[in-house]
Amino acid sequence: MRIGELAERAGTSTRTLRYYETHGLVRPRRSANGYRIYDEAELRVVHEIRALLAVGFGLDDIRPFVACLRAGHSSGDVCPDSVAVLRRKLAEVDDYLDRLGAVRRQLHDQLARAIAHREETCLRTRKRAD
Amino acid sequence: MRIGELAERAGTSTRTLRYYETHGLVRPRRSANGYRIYDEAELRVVHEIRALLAVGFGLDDIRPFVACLRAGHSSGDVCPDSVAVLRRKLAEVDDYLDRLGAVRRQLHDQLARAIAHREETCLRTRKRAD
DNA sequence: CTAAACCTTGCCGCCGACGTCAAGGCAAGG
DNA sequence: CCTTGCCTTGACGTCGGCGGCAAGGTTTAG
Repeated sequence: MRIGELAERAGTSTRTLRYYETHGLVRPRRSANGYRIYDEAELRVVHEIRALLAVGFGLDDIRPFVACLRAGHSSGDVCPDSVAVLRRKLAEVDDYLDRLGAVRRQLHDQLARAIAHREETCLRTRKRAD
Repeated sequence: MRIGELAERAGTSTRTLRYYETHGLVRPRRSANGYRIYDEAELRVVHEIRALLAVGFGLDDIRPFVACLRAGHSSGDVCPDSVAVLRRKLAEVDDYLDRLGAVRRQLHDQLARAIAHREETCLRTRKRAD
């Protein structure tokens, strides 16, 4: 299959597929006229890439998963390198969740204080109006 | 005070202060030779900007807080526009927390399944070795 | 014969908060 | 006078995952 068909079947663009190729994630062979030719397995690879990107992985992080799929495994997750990346990413997400939780608390408090201050000011204004 | 002193006292760079100025957040007057002159109040403003940036605000979001400070309020948070931004940001953070939580669960499950698969494969390998 | 619909490579644009020169002006001390 | 250390504006680089356009070649349908 050529790039346009793969793009459509994978729900992405030809530009994106070429971009993945420059980053070593997808490897089509070429037909006589220079067109990229992908076999069916690449569809699976592209889906894997997209799924991992959607979860917040970078292209570099995804490489081991693709290699794992290419090595014949039914899932890209099961190879040691993939597991290592999964662990690292989980740790990163946990870190980020902590920091974001702290930010949330700060915003909440800041908002509460601002509103309290506004009500207090409002009360004083009404007292002056009496 | 000139830009170098303000930068040092605010714990940032002159480049940053000029950048804030191009985005309308800081307004120094100029001395005869064209140097930027800041008064003491600007130090407070810069601290406010830095604090909000650290929490994840964009410069556009910060503008109301600076205006609030300039309007003479003791805190940049208490003006209606600031409160509106705080509410919006809190909602954004809550959204992001939800999505990040979902990502965390997915990563966790994916990792668990990958490890389970590896152990299962390992068992089969040992069985073959028996 | 020609238009339409593919494909190719290459390169600039985007977002955001700056960093990092470059090239020059101004002030003060030795 | 010369150096040192401020200051000025201007402009390009960063990071990542592409979008979009240019300028061409190829193939197919009518």
